[in-house]
Amino acid sequence: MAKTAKKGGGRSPGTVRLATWNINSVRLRIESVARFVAEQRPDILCLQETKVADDKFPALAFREMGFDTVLARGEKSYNGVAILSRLPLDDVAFENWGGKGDCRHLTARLPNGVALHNVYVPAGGDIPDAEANPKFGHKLAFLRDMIARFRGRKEPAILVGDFNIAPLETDVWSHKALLNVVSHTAGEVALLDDLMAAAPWHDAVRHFIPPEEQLYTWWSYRSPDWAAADKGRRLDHVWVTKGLAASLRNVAVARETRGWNPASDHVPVIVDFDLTP
DNA sequence: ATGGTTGGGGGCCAA
Repeated sequence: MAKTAKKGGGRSPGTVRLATWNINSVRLRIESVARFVAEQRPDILCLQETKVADDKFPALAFREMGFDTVLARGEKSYNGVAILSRLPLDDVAFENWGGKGDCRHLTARLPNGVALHNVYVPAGGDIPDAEANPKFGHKLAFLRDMIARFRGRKEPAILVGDFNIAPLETDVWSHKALLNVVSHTAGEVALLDDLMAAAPWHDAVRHFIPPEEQLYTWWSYRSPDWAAADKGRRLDHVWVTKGLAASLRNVAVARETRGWNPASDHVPVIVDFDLTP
């Protein structure tokens, strides 16, 4: 199955293209977003780490890109999520998973009734111990709240975002080297497995790209040559409830954006759906 | 085992 998205056109009618991207400051990278939108023509774009309060969100720039629906939930300096859509959305809301009141979740409903959840899971700091490191505790609490929220829910839904966890051995450059590194510890992966079983969810990306194949969506800024070293992790995900798996048409990871200037350390994940009834 | 870089915002903190 294709790993590169067909640019712009080339999609059959009824196909909806959804992209998710941790942009690491939407204001700094607004030109990169515009370039990505021009090249890939997503119908819905979910952003994380926008790092901007809502009254300073660059809504006009997104309207000029063709997104009539601009939904943002941000705060000064940190976190922040946004949904940009060419389709009308309703039932806009957010939830306070983890209980800190940080801006890490935004949800809205697509015209066909499917719920879309955009989430930015806490990174969790450096030490994988909830006692020694409150940021790791917050990450675990956030995940537990997500699990409780989705357990037993029947409604069709799409969950996207920066989960800050790379669950599979092939989702990291070295499983052995990262076993005690936050994002790939057994405890975090177990919680992500619980979350996946809760709805239950289905991994739209591994639906097309075999789990045996290495796949990353993030490369650290701290590598002098990210492309040559290729020490990446798959932290960004698109999940769908099981009933929507049959509507999946294609996925792509826009790895080339990691080389743009200035680059986010994350790259977009793109999923095409056939959402005709 | 450590340090490496980026972003926001004006201090270091977060990633």
